Amino acid sequence: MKSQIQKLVTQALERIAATGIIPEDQIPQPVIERARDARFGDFACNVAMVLAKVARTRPRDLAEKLVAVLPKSELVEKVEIAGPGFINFYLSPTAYHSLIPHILEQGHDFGRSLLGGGRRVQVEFVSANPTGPLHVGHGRGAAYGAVVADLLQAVGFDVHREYYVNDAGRQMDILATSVWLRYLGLCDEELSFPSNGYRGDYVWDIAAALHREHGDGYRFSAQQVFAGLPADEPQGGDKESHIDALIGRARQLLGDNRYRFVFELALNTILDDIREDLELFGVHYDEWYSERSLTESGAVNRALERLRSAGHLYEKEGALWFRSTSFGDEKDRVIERENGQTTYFASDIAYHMDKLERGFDRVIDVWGADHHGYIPRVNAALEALGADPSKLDVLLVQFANLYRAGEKVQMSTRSGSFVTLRELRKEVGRDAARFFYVMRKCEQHLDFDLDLAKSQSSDNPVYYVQYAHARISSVLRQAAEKGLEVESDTGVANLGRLVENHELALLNRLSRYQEVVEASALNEEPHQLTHYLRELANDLHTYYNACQFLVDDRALRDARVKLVMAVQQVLRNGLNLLGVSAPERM
RNA sequence: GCCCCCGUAGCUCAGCUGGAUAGAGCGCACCCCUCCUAAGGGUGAAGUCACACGUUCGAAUCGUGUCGGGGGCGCCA
Repeated sequence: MKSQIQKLVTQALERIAATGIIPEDQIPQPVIERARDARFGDFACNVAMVLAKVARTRPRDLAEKLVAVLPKSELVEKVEIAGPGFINFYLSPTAYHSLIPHILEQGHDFGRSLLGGGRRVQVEFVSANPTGPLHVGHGRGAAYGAVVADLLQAVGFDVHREYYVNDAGRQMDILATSVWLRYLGLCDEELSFPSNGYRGDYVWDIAAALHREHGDGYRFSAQQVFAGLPADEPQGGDKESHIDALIGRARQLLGDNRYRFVFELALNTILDDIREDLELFGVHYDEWYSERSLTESGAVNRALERLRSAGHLYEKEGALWFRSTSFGDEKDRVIERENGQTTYFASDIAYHMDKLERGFDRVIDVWGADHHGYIPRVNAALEALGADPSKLDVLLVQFANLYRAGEKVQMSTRSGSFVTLRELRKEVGRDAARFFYVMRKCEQHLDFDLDLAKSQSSDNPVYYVQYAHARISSVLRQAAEKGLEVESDTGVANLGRLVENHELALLNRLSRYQEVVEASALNEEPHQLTHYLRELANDLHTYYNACQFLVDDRALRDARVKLVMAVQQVLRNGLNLLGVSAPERM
């Protein structure tokens, strides 16, 4: 609709330009906006105000000239000039009525478009270390990333969803060692657990699996394990060197094969758990990309070589540094540690290089807000490698706080007593969790009210929207029970009967759906869609209360049924994009 | 010290990338079931858009500064 209005205005502008009032080479793309208020019609155009200066006339005078040459259209009922020089368009009821058959024909595809032109976009999200189960913070990134990906796909981008698996590096070694120490505990060895180790229950579970499978085959005495190690922090030592030494000891005592086994067991157990968790959350990936594969394929070395030959690396204090300050970072970064191990950053350089080499037109990373300091160095690396950093878009997701009975739920990773995504899903259900997570824009702190998410009342936006959908199903069931035929075309033929304010409000709302999906997608703002659905549900409930749908007047009844069927289709499409179910009954 | 995010109704937040009298939900105060789900609907009160300058026809929106809140700044990932 918007584009059709835009066409009319452009034609008018061309006609005006032909008379020399405005220069022909300065015809702008007129901006058509939704009227903020129904009294200003349906659409408004401010082009007269924008061009007043160039045309050297007052905005209102220019507006009048434009309106005088505006082509006639069936869509437009009347045009008015208002305020400082707005041109307001009032659409004819027909323009709206024709929307209903359009929605019903398009069905699931209504709202989708080809805006993206098939350009390839990668969305990488969650990518939590496989060192423990996903918690509620990851949940927000999961819901947000999944919806952004689905929205982009809906508007015509070719979307690739990816999870970057940090299956290499020191944190994984700490996990493997933690599992092994718990295993020793199960073997009745008395030992003090390192302060830097992973202490969640899941570590015990993996240890138990190891014990079931191998009995005492991996057992060493606590004495052997701890002999000669630097002290842990509580004993006045350094926790980092303590844990590093413990890792070394585990490798040495177990030998390569057995160490590898523990490592893989821990990794695979947790990764399987994460996969299942996300699957049950309705979050699907096209690819799980292994960090380790970057090292194994030589991609990390290749990236480092490229940086080295371009002269961006130097050695200092035994470590290898990347001169990221040359590209706007605030300090240089270590790429290879003194002990010869490459850092996470080194892998990340190779990874992002690889992303761009895979030919994506655009790469989106969804990160937790705590990683924001990381952006300049990744951009620096891309630039140093001669890649285009503008292709990379990092979306930072702020943390979510849970509230129960008005109290903030305390979460602590260190004690291992955090709330997992799985627990959240069990408590409030997948639908509510998915919806609540994306109700706020990502850079906004999210207060997640558990009680509200669980409540079955109109206060709960998810239920409110789902209920609108179910309510329409209920009406259709009623119609069937009464033996009323609603699938025929009489409804479409009689759409002119829809003249009530509530009906016009609904039609107007429906006409905005596509614009909302596009804006949500292009701005990466799923919350726009949640707000829209709530408003649409509200319009429906209001209408339901004010008007009986299944009236005796056949023509009117059929028209109303068609209208609510269209509403139901849009509710379903919107919920589907959010990963929320659209129930037939509640 | 430097960097990022936020500041709009009592509370939680929108405000469509600069438009017309700043909007929702909750909460509060009233009201509404002979009716397809009251798991609902309606009416009302409620605002110095943190503050100050600037940009222009026009600023909650853009810029600069100040104040306030949150988060981040490792040879961790």
